[in-house]
Amino acid sequence: MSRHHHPEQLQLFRALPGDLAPRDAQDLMSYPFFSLAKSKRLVPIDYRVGSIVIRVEAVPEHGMATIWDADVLIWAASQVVEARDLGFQPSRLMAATPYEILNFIGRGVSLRDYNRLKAALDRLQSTTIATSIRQPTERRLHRFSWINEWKERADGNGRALGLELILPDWFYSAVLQDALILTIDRAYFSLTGGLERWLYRLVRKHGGRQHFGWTFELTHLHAKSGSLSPLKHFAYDLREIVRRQSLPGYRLALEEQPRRGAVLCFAPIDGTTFAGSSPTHGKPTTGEKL
DNA sequence: TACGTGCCCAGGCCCGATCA
DNA sequence: TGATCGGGCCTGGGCACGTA
Repeated sequence: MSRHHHPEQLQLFRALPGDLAPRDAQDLMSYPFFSLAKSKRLVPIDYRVGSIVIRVEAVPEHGMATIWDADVLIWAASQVVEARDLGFQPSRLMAATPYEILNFIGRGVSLRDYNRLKAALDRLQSTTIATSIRQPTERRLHRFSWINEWKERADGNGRALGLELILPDWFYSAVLQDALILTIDRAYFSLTGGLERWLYRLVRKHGGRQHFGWTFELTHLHAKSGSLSPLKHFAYDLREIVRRQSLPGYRLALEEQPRRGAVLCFAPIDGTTFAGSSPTHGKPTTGEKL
C-alpha cells in the first residue's frame, strides 16, 4: 500500500491485494437505491415511508446506477473496512486496477467487462441521491452521488495504470461505522437476477441473525424494491425465486395470511424454522416503518 | 502475471399480449 | 380484472488467445 498527498488534501489509499470478505452497507441493503433492471432506467425512485425519504435520479446519457453497479461499492466498502481493521489509514480517495475490482466482484476481465466497469462508474457518478437517512430531520436531505469523481490513470505511453475514485462522505461514514456494515456471502456475486440480488440483500439485512426468520407483506416488498413492474408481475417473479430457492444461506416461502394477504417468509438455512411458528410471526421487529 | 480482445450463448427485467 | 406467458433488449458467463 502506498500513500501520497492528493491535490485536494485527500490521502490516496491504494487498494489492498488478496481475497477480502465482501461487506455491504446496511442502508443500501434495505432501501430502494438502485435500478434492478438490466436495461437503462430513467424513471426516478421516489420512496417515502414514515420518516424515510429516498429520491434517486438518473441522467439520460448514462441511466440509473444498477444493483450490479453497486458491486463496486461493495468492493470499496470491503477495502475500507479491511484496511481499518489492519491498522492502515483508509481514505475516500481510492486507487486500484480494473482487474482487481473485476476479480473481486466475480466478473470476467474481457474488454467488454472493462468497458462495462467504466459504464458502471459513469452511472454511479451521474446518479444522484437525496435521502433523509442518517440526517437530523426528514426535512434535511443529504444529496450526493455514489462516486464523487473517477478517472483512469496512464503512463507517458498511454499504458493503463488503473483508476482512481472518490467515495461520497455519506457512504464512507456509513462504512466506517461497524454497526452499519454486514458481511455478505461471496455467492451473492453469482446471482444474475436484479430482483434476486435485491432480495438477498434485504433478507441478509433483516434475517441475518434471526433464528426464526422474518416475514414481509408482498405489497411492502414491492414498494421497498423500487421495481417498475406492477405488483402482480412482481409477485409472479418473486414466486419464481421462491421456487428456485437460489438465495445463498436462506430458505424462502410464500404464505397467505389472514388480514396481511400474501407474505414472504425467510429464515437462515441452519435456522430450520419459518416465522409461522415463531414469536416474530406477522411483523418485522426492526423498529422501522415499512 | 496482469491486462486486453473477440465471439457466442444464456438469462433476466420490462412490457405488451393472451387467456380464464 | 387478474394471472400468466413470450419477445425485445440488454447484460452476464465462458472460453481461447494475444500482449507487455
